[in-house]
Amino acid sequence: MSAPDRTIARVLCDASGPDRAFDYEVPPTLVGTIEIGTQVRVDLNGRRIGGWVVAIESSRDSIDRELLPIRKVSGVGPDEEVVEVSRWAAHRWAGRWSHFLRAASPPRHVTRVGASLRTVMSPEPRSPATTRALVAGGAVLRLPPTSDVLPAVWSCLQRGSVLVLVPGIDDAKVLAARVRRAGSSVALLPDEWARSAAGVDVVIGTRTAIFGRCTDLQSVLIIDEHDERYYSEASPTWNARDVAVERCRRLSIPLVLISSVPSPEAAVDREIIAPSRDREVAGWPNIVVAPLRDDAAPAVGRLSSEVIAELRDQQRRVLCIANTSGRSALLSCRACSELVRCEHCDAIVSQRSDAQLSCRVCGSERPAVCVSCGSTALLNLRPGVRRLVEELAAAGNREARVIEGDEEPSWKDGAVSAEIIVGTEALLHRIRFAESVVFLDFERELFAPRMRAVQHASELVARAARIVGRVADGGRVVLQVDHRGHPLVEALSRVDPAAVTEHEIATRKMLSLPPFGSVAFIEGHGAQEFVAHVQGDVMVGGLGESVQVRATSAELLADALAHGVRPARGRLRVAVDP
DNA sequence: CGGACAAGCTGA
DNA sequence: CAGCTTGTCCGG
Repeated sequence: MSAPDRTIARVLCDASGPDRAFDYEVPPTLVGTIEIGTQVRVDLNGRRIGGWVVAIESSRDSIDRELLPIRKVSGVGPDEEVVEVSRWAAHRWAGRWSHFLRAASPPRHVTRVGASLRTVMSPEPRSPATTRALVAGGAVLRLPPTSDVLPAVWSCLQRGSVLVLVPGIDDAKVLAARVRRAGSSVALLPDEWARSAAGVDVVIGTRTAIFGRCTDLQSVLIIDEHDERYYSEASPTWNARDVAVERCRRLSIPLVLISSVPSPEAAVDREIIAPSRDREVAGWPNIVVAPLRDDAAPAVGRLSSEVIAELRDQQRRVLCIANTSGRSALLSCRACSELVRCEHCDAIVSQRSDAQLSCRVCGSERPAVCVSCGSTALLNLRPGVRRLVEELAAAGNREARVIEGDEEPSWKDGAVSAEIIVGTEALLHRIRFAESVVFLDFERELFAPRMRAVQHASELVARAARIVGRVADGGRVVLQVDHRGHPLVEALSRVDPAAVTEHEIATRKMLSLPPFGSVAFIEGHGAQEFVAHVQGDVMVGGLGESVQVRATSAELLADALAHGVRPARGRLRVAVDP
């Protein structure tokens, strides 16, 4: 004789609970509605919390142990495939499983998944290179920045449902509208999560969409694979490319990566399909190197002759990118306009972090508060940019404007002569068209103290290329540098993205950085305590509240970090391959 | 994560 | 030793 069947669900608590799974009894009324990934509410330790079903088992022994019942089904969640990918991601980046399950869940509860919306149509024209990449089981497509990506989408669609990632939400909306207009069914994530789960031709979204639930997925396409926006900097750090690689591996479906300048992560151990030399060059603008200190003709001031020529061409709208990253050297109080100076030595202080002012002369630090009126609203004067605008206007003999902060950038309509606009690199996201983009200090981009500086610099050039258009249409990007001869600058100027990638691969290899190694930055109060428990084939460095752990692969690093012990309270930030 | 409880500190 | 803070453990 057998005891009545009962169903037990293992439930992972959401972020308001511990990152652990507990067993619950599935009430008979809910047996049909609960599957892996279902979002439920349960009682834990006297309070009701949300969670995801991560495992289900049927058991015949009813006397085993007394379990609390699942109280409520709140909605449909990720399917088993995505649940497992999120578990993998939590291990890979030493984060909470619930963090990634939340990313994989709909923004609002979904009660049911409808019928598939797939069509059989795959519009023309298609991309032969993409088809080749799909047949090969995945590849990198090196396409110049002005290329249209829609043919690649149609090629993928021939295989079946495709998940397309783009860097920005605006890109996603534009692409979704174009795909929809062509007659294919689309789900734009995260808002159309339920459509995506039901099954559509094309699922489109930004990095988080890689955790989207897709029915019968047949390929993943990542547009502008090199873009930094695929990296999530918030802890836990993660990036959509690595998740896509893992997801495609598990599903045995091809991953197609499109980039004008492929990243080392994409290029290493992967076939690169590139257009002919002529077609590639034609798809870029003219890229001009403008050295300030050329041996032949030492430049005066901060503008090279090439830049001055660009500014003087009254037919061209010129977008000048000034590198003002880092904090201002000069601050004033927004309330009383007093310059912010050091209390001890009267020197001008700079802002090291949001809350602290530091004096470079005497080394003293104090909170970011105006001494004369107590206001905390400090204004960046950036005298460099102010003076720079005047210089650019004078050199170009026409109006120049700075666009900062959240000001909506636009060229003045009906101006007699097109303007010069000056701003930070953020403008490259917000200005759509110009005839020229000038990087006033391109070396500062290349040598920036960040892990992917070169990647970032070439990404900026590619973005500028999209603004100015092809060389045949007169598009021009000017890279002003101190000295000629940097291999990356030269490679970009002769439109040789392969050389940029190769150079970056060599650097990463030398430094054992991804994809040739993996590094975790552990910061905060319990950093030492955390790494004391780390075990495995890793190297630990650093002291105090800032420690690095390195390994020869992401897997080894993740396995080692899994032994780390987090403090019960207090802040500990673990950033893996940020 | 947050509640329960134990151990430690302080002042009368 | 009451009254409080701080730390550790644990939940199904």
